[in-house]
Amino acid sequence: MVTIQDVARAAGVSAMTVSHVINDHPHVKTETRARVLQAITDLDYRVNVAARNLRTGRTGTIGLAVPEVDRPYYGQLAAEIITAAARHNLKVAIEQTGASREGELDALALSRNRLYDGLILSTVGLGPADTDLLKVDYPMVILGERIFDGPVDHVAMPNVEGARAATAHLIERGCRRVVLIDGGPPGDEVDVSSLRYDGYREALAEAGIPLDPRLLVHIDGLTMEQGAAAARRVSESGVEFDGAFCVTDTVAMGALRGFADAGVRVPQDVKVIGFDNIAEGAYIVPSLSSIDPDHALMASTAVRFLVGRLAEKGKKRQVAREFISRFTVVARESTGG
Amino acid sequence: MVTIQDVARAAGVSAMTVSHVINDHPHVKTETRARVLQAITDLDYRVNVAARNLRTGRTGTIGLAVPEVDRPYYGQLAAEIITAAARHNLKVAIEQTGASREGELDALALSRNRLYDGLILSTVGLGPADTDLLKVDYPMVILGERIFDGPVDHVAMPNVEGARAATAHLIERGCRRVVLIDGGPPGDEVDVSSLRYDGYREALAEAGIPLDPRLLVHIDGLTMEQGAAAARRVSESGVEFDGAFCVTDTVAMGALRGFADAGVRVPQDVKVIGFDNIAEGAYIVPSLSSIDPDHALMASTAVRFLVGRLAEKGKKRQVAREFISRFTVVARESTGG
DNA sequence: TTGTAAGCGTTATCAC
DNA sequence: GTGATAACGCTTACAA
Repeated sequence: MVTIQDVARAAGVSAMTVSHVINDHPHVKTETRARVLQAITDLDYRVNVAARNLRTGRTGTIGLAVPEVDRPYYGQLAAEIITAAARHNLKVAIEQTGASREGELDALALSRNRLYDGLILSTVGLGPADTDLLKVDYPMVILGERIFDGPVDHVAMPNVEGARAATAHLIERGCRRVVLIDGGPPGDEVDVSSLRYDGYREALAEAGIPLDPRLLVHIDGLTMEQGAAAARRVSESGVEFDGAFCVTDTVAMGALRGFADAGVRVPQDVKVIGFDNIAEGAYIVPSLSSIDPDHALMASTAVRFLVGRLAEKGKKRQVAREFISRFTVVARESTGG
Repeated sequence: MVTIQDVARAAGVSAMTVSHVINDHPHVKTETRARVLQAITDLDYRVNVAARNLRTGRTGTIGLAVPEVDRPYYGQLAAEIITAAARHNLKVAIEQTGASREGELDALALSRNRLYDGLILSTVGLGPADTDLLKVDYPMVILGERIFDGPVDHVAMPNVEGARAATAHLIERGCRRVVLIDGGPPGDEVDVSSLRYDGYREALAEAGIPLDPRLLVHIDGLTMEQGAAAARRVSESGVEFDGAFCVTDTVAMGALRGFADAGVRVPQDVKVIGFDNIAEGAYIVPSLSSIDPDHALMASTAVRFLVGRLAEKGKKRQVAREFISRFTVVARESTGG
């Protein structure tokens, strides 16, 4: 392994001078710099990041903890974050939490191992009750649901507003009996499902449509499989409906399949809208209407918040910031174009 | 920051004893161990991975370089690899190469920074000409196309055989004029497209069907967008066809949209099959027939190869191994069920 | 069974 | 402009 000492010897300087060159410090004679760079090239020297990290406390890598990388939404989010982080010369290591509270706590603990300079945590399992656990001593940004009065920076989706707009969009298109396929009965957790359920309720109330509990379909996990099963179930239940708001696009893709299985036509018999605007939605048949929360903006904001924290170092810490993304309604074939 | 010294002081032992406890070394009195563990809990001590890494040369993290994490295929592959790596107590850091030769070379170089113990590189841009570049001095496994006589371990898909089976499946279902949507004219690179083109040709030859160049549709990138455009193009070209083999499922999903746009019905007018068996394929309408290369097996094999290399340390290096995965044809609605 | 000493490769500090 | 020294937190080798 080639070390900084080897380079120094080859260039006829001290290790410190090599270090100065590597780190772009001023006050190095142009000629010396050239000699050092030449030696670095000749020997194919690479800095040992671990050693640098030990000395500086920085790794140049941030952690990104998401429920599952194979769900399109998180894959697309991860890609955006990698892109945004690269602009700050940061690398991203992705952790999977398995969408569980335990997995998210693990991610919190792991980052204490100082492998990463900071952590972007996409929560689904942690709730307001876990506020204390978020008081970590390293830079962190929460990406996801709103945690009331959380002590950390927070980038959230416009969940309630987006869900209200999605439901209102269905109503505008003539739906009066809108099924909600979501992740379970509202509990005390502030999770995606209950927030989006709030939006759904608000939109119905605004339109003067009474909420019919038989139109609330709860599923166990936000997967295509569960979405498909839910759509089949409601189709065979005998309950009348003419619209469906699915809590995520992944669930909606499953629901489209479930309706097809049940012989229910989209959008003629039922209009369907999801939430997230994943890339696949524009290509499936029928293409999927959705709420687009501007992932790129969320990703770049999360990274910007984290970079801000990284820079705080000695200075006193700023108060926790919150950013709620904007959204647009994307009308496609599944709601009639 | 709590260090091993702090723990030692609190437990009334030396740092070495703490180290022994942390690393599960035997020869520590039960009572001493308990005292140390108590101190660790009390102080909320975490090992500094960078320091350990500097000393041991191990990080406990492997790198995974894939073209793009937001393509379903790679997302699902990454999830499998994370799962397989976790069984060996290894974490996975994901890099994006952007599907370019440069990006892949960057990934190769980055791992020299010793951030990772080893690298799983999913190649699409590197070819046999780059064999020399793969002679790196750290554990590496190539995941993807076959690189002739490569000097590294290699886990490959059954590209030619799978493509042949996919095409044969269309022929079995009655297709005689099978469109191939692939990534470009076969060059000297051994890439997915040219390998799968070989399989396509073989299947046609076996069935005694002459190859019609007008049925070869080349696209610029293996995306849904390109797939959709290709399907529209061939539909409007006036060329007759009754089947389509798309080089990946992502391209096939795009093609399904393109055919729908052009008023071509699947599977009545054209039967469509992809390659990769991504999860979405089972849910879209019509569901997508595909070649399943057993991702889980590929992922676990890649990790196993890498773990084997990690263990080599002092011993002499074994010869490079090669594993070609098996495959199955998954017949769904897009080829008539 | 526990502890001492040394060093992994780098950089902050400060002297020259 | 350049370099000597020490230190980051940990573990290997060996001593007690």
